[in-house]
Amino acid sequence: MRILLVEDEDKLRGQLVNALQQQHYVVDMAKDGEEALYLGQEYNYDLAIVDLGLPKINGIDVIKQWREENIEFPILILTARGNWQDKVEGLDAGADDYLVKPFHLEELYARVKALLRRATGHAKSNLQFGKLVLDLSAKQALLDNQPVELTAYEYNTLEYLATHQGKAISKTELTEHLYAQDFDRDSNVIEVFIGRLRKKIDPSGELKLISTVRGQGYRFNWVNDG
Amino acid sequence: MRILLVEDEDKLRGQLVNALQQQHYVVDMAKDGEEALYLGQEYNYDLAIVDLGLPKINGIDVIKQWREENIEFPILILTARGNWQDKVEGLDAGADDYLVKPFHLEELYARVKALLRRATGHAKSNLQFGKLVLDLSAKQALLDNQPVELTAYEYNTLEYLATHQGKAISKTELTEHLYAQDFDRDSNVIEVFIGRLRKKIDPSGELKLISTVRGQGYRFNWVNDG
DNA sequence: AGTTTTGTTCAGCTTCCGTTCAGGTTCACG
DNA sequence: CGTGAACCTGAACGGAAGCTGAACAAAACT
Repeated sequence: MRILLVEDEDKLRGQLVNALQQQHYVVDMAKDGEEALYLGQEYNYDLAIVDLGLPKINGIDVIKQWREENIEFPILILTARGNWQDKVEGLDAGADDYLVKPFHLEELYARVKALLRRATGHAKSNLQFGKLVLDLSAKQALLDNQPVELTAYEYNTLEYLATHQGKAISKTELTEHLYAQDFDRDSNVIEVFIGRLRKKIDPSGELKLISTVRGQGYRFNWVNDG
Repeated sequence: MRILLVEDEDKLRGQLVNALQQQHYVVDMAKDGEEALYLGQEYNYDLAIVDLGLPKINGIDVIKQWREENIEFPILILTARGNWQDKVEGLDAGADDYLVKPFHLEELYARVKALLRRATGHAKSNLQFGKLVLDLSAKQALLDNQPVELTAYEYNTLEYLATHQGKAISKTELTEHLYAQDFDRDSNVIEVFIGRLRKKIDPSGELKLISTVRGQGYRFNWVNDG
């Protein structure tokens, strides 16, 4: 899951980036409205968190602009305690939810999760694939009800594939969602992760949950029983 | 455990804060309804103690407002002796218990404990994890029926983890529940507490009650036998 | 005052995981 | 078949996250 964070205060921005990364989100950041506008146009984020008081271009205007261009990701706005009326304007402009500063990190996590869930259309936070269960809220995989020890990147890779089941996902798309900004890497990280994942979530090799589509990427296979 | 105390009389408020802190609770305070409303909306308290006679916004209205917004923490209301009918209104508005002023501190402690216990879903005040028993009301841990000498912070850390067993708790979440105000983010206090805790509650290292989840925090492990 | 207990910081150590690399395997073409 | 590209995999490295003993600071107690 990739998040764009737009916040001009250096200290707060740093804290939020840390916090979000700790929750295993991939975070890009922008310091002013101009940068935010551009990044939002160029990259396909899963969520944007926007502080309304911004230099150069106002947060409200950034949001309006995005929405005019049919950029769809959910937007969570941050407002200072005093000017709460901003939030109304923000919601009108096309934001999806708001948070008044200062806030507890848990509160932020909750809203972020809710928005992402709503957007990806998974009402419940558990995905079941036979023996394998993905607990999206605990960020944990279970095999035969036993927790599988996945590292952060392994889990994220699995989650992305599983939430796009049936579709072939290119290695480029995977890297873009796993890493922030610059990834001009010719490396085989993804192949390694997939290899380790396969071993861990299907040791006997019977399920074949992740299949290789040569030249195109990987696909998570599961037949949805209606 | 973090408590919001709403009381407009300076003297009483000071006394109560002291008393509660002495019981190792983390206490935030509000002097009027407006502040109370805001704090309750923004922070995730474990309990609120609300005096009904408040400036700016009446205590009853604060409670109603919170409950409308699905803010769930238990609420204990304080009423003056004369107007006991307030208490009915308060309970209707969504409070969980009441106390008539003046009261003995012991009585307050008892209600607070009871409400916190009820809220965390532990019918009885003892949690048993094999050899280790947590006595929530005595705020004490027992190992093989022998009391374990835990300091206040050690105990609180343990209690928070144990009452959220199975879930990974980040260091940030822990600090937020252990400390009232802003905290220094780059410090390893939590790691130290965890280290000391592990030594004390599981000297032989066989139980592995507290496991670390790299990048996510710590998790208290216990298999609930139905 | 002094003493003890508790909380916090620091530095060095250990463990783990993301990354790389090298060599092997499979597959799609001819 | 043969060849090259795409993919797999085991091993190793290095840096970051976490652990820990000890020193220091602050509080609580006498």
